[in-house]
Amino acid sequence: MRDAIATQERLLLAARRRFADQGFELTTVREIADDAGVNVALISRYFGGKEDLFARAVAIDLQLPDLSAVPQEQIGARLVEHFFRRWEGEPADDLLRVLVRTAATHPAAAARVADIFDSQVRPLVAMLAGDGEAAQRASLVATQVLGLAYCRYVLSLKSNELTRASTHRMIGETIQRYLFAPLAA
Amino acid sequence: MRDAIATQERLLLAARRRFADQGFELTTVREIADDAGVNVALISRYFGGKEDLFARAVAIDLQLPDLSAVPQEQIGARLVEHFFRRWEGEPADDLLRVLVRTAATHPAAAARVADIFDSQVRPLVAMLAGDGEAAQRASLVATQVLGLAYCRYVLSLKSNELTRASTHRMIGETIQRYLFAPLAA
DNA sequence: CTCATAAGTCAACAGGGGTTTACATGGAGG
DNA sequence: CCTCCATGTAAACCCCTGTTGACTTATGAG
Repeated sequence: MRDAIATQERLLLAARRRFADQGFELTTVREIADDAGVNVALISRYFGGKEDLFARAVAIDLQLPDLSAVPQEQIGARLVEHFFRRWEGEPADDLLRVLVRTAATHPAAAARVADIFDSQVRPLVAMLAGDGEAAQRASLVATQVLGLAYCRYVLSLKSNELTRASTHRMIGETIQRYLFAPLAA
Repeated sequence: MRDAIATQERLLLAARRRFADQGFELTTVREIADDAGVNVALISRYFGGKEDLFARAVAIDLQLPDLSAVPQEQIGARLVEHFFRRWEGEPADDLLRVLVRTAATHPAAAARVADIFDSQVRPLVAMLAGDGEAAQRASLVATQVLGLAYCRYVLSLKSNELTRASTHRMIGETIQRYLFAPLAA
């Protein structure tokens, strides 16, 4: 019954959900504790405080797929597919939504996004498209992928719900261009 | 010296700056009042409260350019150019930044973005590309433009600062595709 | 069974936030 | 010059939030 580790995990889960839905500032530690079914004071006890709980909640790995066996001309489509699965997977995965939403106002989350970009996205792009232009190509990819996430999962602009297949295709082609098309000034 | 209208405008200006930099929740009415050089109580007196001041601060017009005389093949580039000017204009125009940042957590701002999308972006796209697929094409454009804004002006990911010319070009081509390329499922 | 300790609870505190109320002040019309 | 009202000020109010410290309860080892 009394399991400290399980309690911490319930708190982390509830925290991610709340932060993903409401952002950092609007979420109160009492809400999180109630969702988790535990006492508020345990947040301070186990994590140090709200900030520390948040830091733990956004320590996220993109889990980028292995693309070594994918033909080059399919990579864009494959990446988009991967992200849609990540965003809409069952059970609903708040891991990325919490980042995109909170990064808008919380410096730690913004720093985490920049960090993920540097340590996960850019190396992958460098491997795919060569070192020289990797940073810029990765930036372009980031604008499109984060923009998609922002519109769909933060703002909930549902205007294109019906035609996800062609959204897939159009955005996959964009990623493909950002990765491999010439960048001529 | 005592000019109620001028005071309200100073408050609105200060509010937009603060909201654009910090978002809604982290901004205090005392900060805004101090920036404007007026007393805090005047915010409640003139606007009703912080929420109402915010609503006034985000009542924004995109001022989309007239594209009737622009050759079709240049429209994407022209739109990107327009947005860069809007974002980086002198004096710094917080009008759009405040929306993209605050929409992440504040329902009123998110609603305003959706409203701008419906009343300004979609009609323009419909005019350019025909009514049938306007909604979906406009959504695609929104993901790319908002993503660019989010990365550059909210997160301040500066990785591509050096090569703005080709960023312009690459993203312009994307917009062009989203507007005119076939959407085949 | 006992009891030491980890796990969890409770209530209070301190700070900051938006808002309101009562008061002061300046400037135009009589 | 005086008066009245819009403009601006100062201080208090009240609620909410994160945090803390003292207290209680369960659990497992001896």
